[in-house]
Amino acid sequence: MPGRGTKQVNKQTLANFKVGVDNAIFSVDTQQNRVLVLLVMRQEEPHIGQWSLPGTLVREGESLEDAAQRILAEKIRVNNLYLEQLYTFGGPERDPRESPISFGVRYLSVSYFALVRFEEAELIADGVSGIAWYPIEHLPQLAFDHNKIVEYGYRRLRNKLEYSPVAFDVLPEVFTLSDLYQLYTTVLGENFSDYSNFRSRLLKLGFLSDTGLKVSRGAGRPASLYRFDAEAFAPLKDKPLVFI
Amino acid sequence: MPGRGTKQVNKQTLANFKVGVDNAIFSVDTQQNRVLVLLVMRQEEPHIGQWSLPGTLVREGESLEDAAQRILAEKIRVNNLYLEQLYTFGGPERDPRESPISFGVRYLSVSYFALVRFEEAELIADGVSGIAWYPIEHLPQLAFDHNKIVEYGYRRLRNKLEYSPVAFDVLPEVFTLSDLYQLYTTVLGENFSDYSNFRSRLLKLGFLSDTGLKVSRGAGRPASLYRFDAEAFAPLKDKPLVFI
DNA sequence: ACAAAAGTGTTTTTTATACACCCATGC
DNA sequence: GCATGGGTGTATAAAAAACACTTTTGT
Repeated sequence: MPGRGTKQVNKQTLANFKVGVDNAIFSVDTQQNRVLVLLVMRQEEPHIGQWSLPGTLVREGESLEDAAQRILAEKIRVNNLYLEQLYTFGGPERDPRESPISFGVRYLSVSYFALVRFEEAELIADGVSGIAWYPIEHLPQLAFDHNKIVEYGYRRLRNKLEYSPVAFDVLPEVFTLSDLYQLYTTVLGENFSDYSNFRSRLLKLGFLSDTGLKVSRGAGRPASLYRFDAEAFAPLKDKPLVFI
Repeated sequence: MPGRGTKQVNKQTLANFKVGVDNAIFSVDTQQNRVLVLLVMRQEEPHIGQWSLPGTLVREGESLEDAAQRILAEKIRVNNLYLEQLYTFGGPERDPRESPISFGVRYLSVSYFALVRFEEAELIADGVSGIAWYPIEHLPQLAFDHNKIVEYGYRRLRNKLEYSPVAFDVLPEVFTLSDLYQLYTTVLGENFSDYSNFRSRLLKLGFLSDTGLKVSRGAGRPASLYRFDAEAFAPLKDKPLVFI
């Protein structure tokens, strides 16, 4: 039974962990057709002065998701929110703080994926730390491996959009069908579907309720404003839906 | 700027983490039409004498996936393997070792999802610790929150099966089309598709190559043996495929 | 009047589903 | 020769994709 007798040694070589939570918070600016990521400027070493994802270390008695909620609430005020765990990044070389001389302390990052409504999201600037939305195509070099986390999150966003109703967590409360279509083209690219087919498919699913209101944006016929009807969607929740 | 002045207090209340990796290792017994999970009997407190997922604490300089590979290799010998990160479970109440008197040490579990070929998988019994395949419908009460992890992993397995070629990591090197069909019905249930439709869909995709060999199993016409052709599949890798 | 944006409908093509039937083997 | 599992083909239904056309507004 090799290994059994070396229990002591094994225990000694265990990595020592600090666990942090980093949020990849996405929103979509339907006006400008851009996918945005929330970044904050680091105020502490390491990587001081570099942009990074909003993150925090987990406190005693706090669940991972609680920590994700907490750091999110510190940076941004929203009414609506989609939040789910993304991935856990824990390679030994991801953080310079884990050096041989610092007793091998390892910083593990459990990342969370969040979606918020751009229009209603209110950034909390405390005057000291920088905070800003960045378009996904023009991200700066981020601290740690946060560029990788964003990339991973963006992939998740594209996938989610195809088979789950996350779009309605990103759009304003009421929206036009072209808003919805714009959102899909912005995230998924131009060629995912014809507008009129997209339109009829979505309407046929039956969880978009016409508010009766119309909105006129420049020239052209005014568009009907729709609202996502969560109750009408509920029975479809576990069905393999296609939104594309 | 509330919070900034209380930095000391915050640091004091940070949770202290030990990070473990737990593997949900699945295989499918095509003979008996059963989905199996690998369990090991715990030799240490807490939960000594209870079945659990094979797990380990992460060592210095070791990545999470390395740890997953290591514990897997300690329990089972395989040629082929599919492995991916599943989820990170880190609620404060998941492990009795995190009690107030033990300085709030928290055991966080990064779980990995693995698929192996049942026929070629050789369990490593060290004579002391119990190790066994359990059918997923008859799992015992597992240690910690491992039942939840298995449930989560099983959901992943069902999803993966529908849109990725993981089945070929579970089947033997060569297999008949009914083996493949059996595997799908075993995991996904009886009514997912007609055999003949399943058959033609899979063959039309073009990555199953007929070995020319036949195998006869009792009465009935002998079945052709196929092999998964990874090269023929490669160009389809990023396409949204449907295997169901 | 006409361009622009919204919305409707029809045709064509592709894919899914159901199921009927032939084939090769063991007993 | 007939039951058993393997394998092929066809007819029908449904869904996806393409695109032509109408409606309502601003200018």
